[in-house]
Amino acid sequence: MKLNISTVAKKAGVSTATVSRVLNGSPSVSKKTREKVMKVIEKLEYVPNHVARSLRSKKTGLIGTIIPHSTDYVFNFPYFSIFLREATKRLSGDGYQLLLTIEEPDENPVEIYRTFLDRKIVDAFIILDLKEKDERVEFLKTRDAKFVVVGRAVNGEEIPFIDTDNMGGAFKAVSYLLKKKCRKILFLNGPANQSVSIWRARGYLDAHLKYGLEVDDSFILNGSFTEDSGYKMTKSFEGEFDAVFAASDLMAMGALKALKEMEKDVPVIGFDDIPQAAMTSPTLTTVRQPIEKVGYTVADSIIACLESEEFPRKVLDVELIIRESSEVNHEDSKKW
Amino acid sequence: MKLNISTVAKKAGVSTATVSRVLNGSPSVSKKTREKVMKVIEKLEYVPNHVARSLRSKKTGLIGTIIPHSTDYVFNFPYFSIFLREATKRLSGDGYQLLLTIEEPDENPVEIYRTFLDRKIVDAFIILDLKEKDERVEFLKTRDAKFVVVGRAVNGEEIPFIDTDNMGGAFKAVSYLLKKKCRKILFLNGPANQSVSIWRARGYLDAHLKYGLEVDDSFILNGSFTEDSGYKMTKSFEGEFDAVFAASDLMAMGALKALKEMEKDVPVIGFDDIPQAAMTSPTLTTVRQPIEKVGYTVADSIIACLESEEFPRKVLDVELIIRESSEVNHEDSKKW
DNA sequence: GATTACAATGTAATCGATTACATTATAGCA
DNA sequence: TGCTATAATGTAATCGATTACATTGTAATC
Repeated sequence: MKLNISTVAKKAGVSTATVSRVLNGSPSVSKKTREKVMKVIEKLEYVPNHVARSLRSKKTGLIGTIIPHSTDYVFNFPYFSIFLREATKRLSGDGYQLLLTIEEPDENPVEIYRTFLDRKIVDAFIILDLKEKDERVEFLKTRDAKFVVVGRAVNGEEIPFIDTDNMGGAFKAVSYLLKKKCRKILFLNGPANQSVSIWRARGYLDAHLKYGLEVDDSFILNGSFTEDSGYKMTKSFEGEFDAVFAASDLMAMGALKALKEMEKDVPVIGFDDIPQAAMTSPTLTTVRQPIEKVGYTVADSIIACLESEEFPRKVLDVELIIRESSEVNHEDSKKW
Repeated sequence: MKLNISTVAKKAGVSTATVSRVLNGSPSVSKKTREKVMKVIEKLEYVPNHVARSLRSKKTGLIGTIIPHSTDYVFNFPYFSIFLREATKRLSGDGYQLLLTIEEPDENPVEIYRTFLDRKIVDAFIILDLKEKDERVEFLKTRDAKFVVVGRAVNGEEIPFIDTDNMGGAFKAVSYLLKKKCRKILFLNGPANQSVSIWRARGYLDAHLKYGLEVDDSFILNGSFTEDSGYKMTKSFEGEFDAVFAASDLMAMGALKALKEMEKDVPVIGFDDIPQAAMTSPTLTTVRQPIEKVGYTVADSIIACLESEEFPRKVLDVELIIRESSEVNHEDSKKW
């Protein structure tokens, strides 16, 4: 009835210690007993109880990832599932599991981190959607918890992070437009308080600086990363512009839709390179983020953090993918 | 340094048993000791170790939800985040947590369920995307595991489930179109092997039956629930049709886009009633699913299942929301 | 005051693994 | 053969809670 390590031990005529050693591949077990024990384990289909192991080892093997519910972003972001897939793959290779949870509505975001820490439910956290001043990070630091942030602090704060080169990406995209003689580039940026938005804005500014150009702040708009937001910001912008740089492909797609309705024909560049970007018409010029690599690297860093006390800090390269949408005029490039 | 139940017990001058009783609200503790112990607990900021509790109680409080990675559906489905939010809210009210994980790529989907069961990581499962013949369900039944399915078996099999009235919804939508004298209704259905698709197809057939009409099977197409799929199926359909019924709002939006390009003007009805449905042009007539209620009810059922051995089986009502897209012709109703 | 009933608390086993330390078996060598 | 070094295994404590059972305290009753 009860199937635990001592059931196996009895059946194999050894002590629980020996069974445990076999399970954990200890070298100090003779080949003969190892085989004898393995046979019993297989016959009984015994699998060690994870909870008991966790209690003893003080490690649950769970990596907490709390999805901020304030933002639709994560779930509407086609990349997120790819990120999760790659992270999951890497983690499970080392016996870890992702514990995904949604922030509780109507509750201070920090509370769920506190709960998970206090009750020792997870070994570490992955922090998504880093804010400019992030109370989750503050909290985890005061508690000496292990975590890796997807994103990069804007104030040079020392936290373990993985990020793509958002600033560099924006720089490349905007430079490309400036080189094409665009001088009034509408920048549809993400939420103002997210670090990713700030890095991209820096890239936007830097590119202008390189060309010795002043930046008119009114060209930088803050919205959410959705198609709808891109559409609305473009449509409602009052003033002339001769190019659009959007902080996500979804936004860029919204901008294209708006431009079409406005019968305006200017270059558009997006960010991400989601699968759809190559399939829209016109196809979308965009800054490709290595999302698989982000997923893998975050998982890898978490493991490194847990098993060898490393302090990961990595910025992954991005690439400007030139397609039709940045080449005026769109009408030429494709039947609409 | 070490902060556990016996630290508290010592500090309060009682036994661990008494502290445990206080923690669990046992009535057999005098008011005086209760207060004394509470004071120490608060002062030390003691929180019971979840893993130790799990070991003793044989319950982890985690509800496993494994997201099938084969399908983009879940993550592109704007409803999913709402479902998760409501389920999370209900579960956490009773001290449970959702353990969301992605199916491992390149692995038999059953394996992750086996792992979670063998290692006793979760107390129960929520099964998404029920298939016509679902090996996950088969497996969990042989293992006597607790689970609730979102969806409804098509063969009358006795499993605990929560579903919306997919058949009724399709019936209402198709009846509405038939009443408008549509006789060649293109049905953009979901994947053929999913139970939800089968139920909706039954509704489509039943509505025709009510009107004494034969059904031409070539009008029922199987695709995925994405906008792209709806677009492509509509565009590539060879033959006449005078209405479109889509199995998701995203598909319906794709169909509208295709129809516009084809300069064809027929009624379109979707399924779900996602937030965008009211904001497209034309606004989308659709079958509203009570997604919040689904989330809440699934969570509720899981808890009932765990705590009182109930066997939940519920079908939630859906409602046909009439907007512009079903009223020919679209052109009249709104500026495109 | 003695007896009884029940309330309050404590003791120690238990959940299922891991592991420091103790013990026994085996091999190597004089 | 006897002794030592080391390999192999066992014993029992431990992780941090819960709880059956034992014990003690208190109040009510005769």
